[in-house]
Amino acid sequence: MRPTVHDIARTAGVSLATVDRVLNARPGVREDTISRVQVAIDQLGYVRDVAAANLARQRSYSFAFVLPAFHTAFQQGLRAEIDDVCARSRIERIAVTRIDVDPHDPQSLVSTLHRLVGAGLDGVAVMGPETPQIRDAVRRLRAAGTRVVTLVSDLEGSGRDHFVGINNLAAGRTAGVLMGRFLGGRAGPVLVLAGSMLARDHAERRLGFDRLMLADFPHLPVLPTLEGHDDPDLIARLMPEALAQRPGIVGIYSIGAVNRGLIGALRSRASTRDLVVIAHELTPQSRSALGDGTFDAVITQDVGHMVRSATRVLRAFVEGREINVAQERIRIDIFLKENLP
Amino acid sequence: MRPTVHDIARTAGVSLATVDRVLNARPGVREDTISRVQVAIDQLGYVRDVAAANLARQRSYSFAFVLPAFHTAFQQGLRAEIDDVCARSRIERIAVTRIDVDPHDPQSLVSTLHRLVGAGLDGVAVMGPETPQIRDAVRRLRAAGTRVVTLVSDLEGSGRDHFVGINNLAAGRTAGVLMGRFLGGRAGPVLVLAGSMLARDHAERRLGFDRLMLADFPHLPVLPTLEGHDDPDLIARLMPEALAQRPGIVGIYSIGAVNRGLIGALRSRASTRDLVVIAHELTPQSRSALGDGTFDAVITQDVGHMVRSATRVLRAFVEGREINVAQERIRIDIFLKENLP
DNA sequence: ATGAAAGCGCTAACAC
DNA sequence: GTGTTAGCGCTTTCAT
Repeated sequence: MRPTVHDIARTAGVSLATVDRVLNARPGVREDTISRVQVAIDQLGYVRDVAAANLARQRSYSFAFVLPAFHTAFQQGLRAEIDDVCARSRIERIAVTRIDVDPHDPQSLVSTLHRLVGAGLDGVAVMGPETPQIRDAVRRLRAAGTRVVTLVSDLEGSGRDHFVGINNLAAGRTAGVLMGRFLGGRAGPVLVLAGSMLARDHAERRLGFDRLMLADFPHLPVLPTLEGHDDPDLIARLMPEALAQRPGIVGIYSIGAVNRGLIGALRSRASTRDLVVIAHELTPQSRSALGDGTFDAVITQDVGHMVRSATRVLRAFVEGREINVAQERIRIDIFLKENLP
Repeated sequence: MRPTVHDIARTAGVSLATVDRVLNARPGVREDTISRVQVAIDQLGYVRDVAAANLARQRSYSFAFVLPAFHTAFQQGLRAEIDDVCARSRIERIAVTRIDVDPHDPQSLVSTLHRLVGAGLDGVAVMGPETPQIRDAVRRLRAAGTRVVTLVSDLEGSGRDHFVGINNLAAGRTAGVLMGRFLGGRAGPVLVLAGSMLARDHAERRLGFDRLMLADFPHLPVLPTLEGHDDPDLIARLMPEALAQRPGIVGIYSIGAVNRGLIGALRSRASTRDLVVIAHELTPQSRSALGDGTFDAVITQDVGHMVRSATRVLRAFVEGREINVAQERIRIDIFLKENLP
């Protein structure tokens, strides 16, 4: 039988309340009493029953996910996973909510975060561009005692407790090495496409990609980025244009958020097979593009894992527990048609 | 505030005991009382607090992981993760234990499973070769009311509740496509290396690899498998021999369990760079081989994820809950030097 | 067939 | 400083 607080109280010759004070490091206990209790704890090999503790505590945590409501497939997937956690969290005595902000108005995120200060939230997961205003808003939230994790894109200098996402520099390098190796010995320029939504993560991917290509595949010069500004139609127009202008293009790297337009443009071409295409984020669209050979590889981060991880991490921080680093590490997933989940 | 059993009792005009009887489908309640309680439950949107229930029930689940004690790095990693879960599980009112069996005596696993029948275990995660004896032992365990999940390698026809692992046919195909594409246009035979420990998963990988190579890369004939029989030294001797015999070899596919010997042999060669090497399982050894270019890619399954998933799934089955399919799906991870976690 | 009451392991007022 | 006591939400005797 596992030892309980009663056992400790008995062996230490104190009351339940004192045991509780020692266990929770609450003040108002004499030094030698503390050590007496501590001895009993160690001797009996006591481990607290978290379920019972939470039950008695009547504590229910409240967390919020704050993120821009972009209409990309990636964001939709993210929102779906958040909603899933919201639903499941009800039975775990934690209340998770999703707060969407205007994606085209950075001020919207800032004012939302300001509103959240002192709103009694235990934790917030935030995703947003790296502006000084947002950074400061996170600082304030954090200073008010709310634990904060950043999602997908980190906010340096914001004092956030944890970042849930991938190393985008490494993700860009991964795209680069796949591009180079899949092209075999072929030479020619590589086209880079991007949305523009999240400055930091996209910029880092681009940087990682460029550096690796320059160092390892100098015969594959990387062209300046074509910006899609979250507009699938724009990319669908720009891409064929760019391809026509530079007929030697051998590969396309899509940094993110413009897959729909890209896929449309690629499929309407006569021959796709001669172009190596590497894209980001696994969505219904990119999955189908992998399936029919329009894409050669997709680099992605598991949104379900990220959302669950963010919730677990927030909870661990609130409860003052250690996190399981290995479990919370978000992998840079590579998907080919063959290993699609 | 979430509704509790008290709320149901009040709205249905019955006592706590009756509510409990209805909730747990216990006999001794009149039909119309049942429906009255049911109405209250639905109306209030009641969801039972499993933690409180388990506390009152004094119930603690006991699970066991049963697996052969091979000395490979993969198995060591698996054991380490199981021990980690064992340690953490103590505070979650579930007792997880690890039972090692003799890897070279299939009978050892069988007799262990037989011993476990009626031992009061709630769930067992088992990893082992696909023999009729083991299949039947699992059947008996399952028939005795113990929930069973298979780990890494499935046992078809055993009636297990769930399989925690990857589709090894797809894993082999993934290895094949990486091999073919990384080799660019180069032609020549490909060497296949394997241990022999787990018939089923290794055989499936081999099959997937062969089929894909034959269909998509006919200029890369696949040589018969070189069996290492879990002996690194044997592979270290056999491999250079095979390479000398067929000087045109352009790639090596290591199906599993022989990485140590393979790495040793490769590193002692004059030039490694002209050979594309794809291996399985991320271990300290294979990680370092990726780092220095000895390996080009490693295909793996996250052992930490698998062990945690097995525990979650067993628990869900015991509690009669649904599992989150997406969360429990084990991915076929591809790691290059660039996206190493 | 139904209900009253005690208690699971822990916490938190409040009393001394 | 320390102890008493009444719960948290649910289960489980034991009466009725």
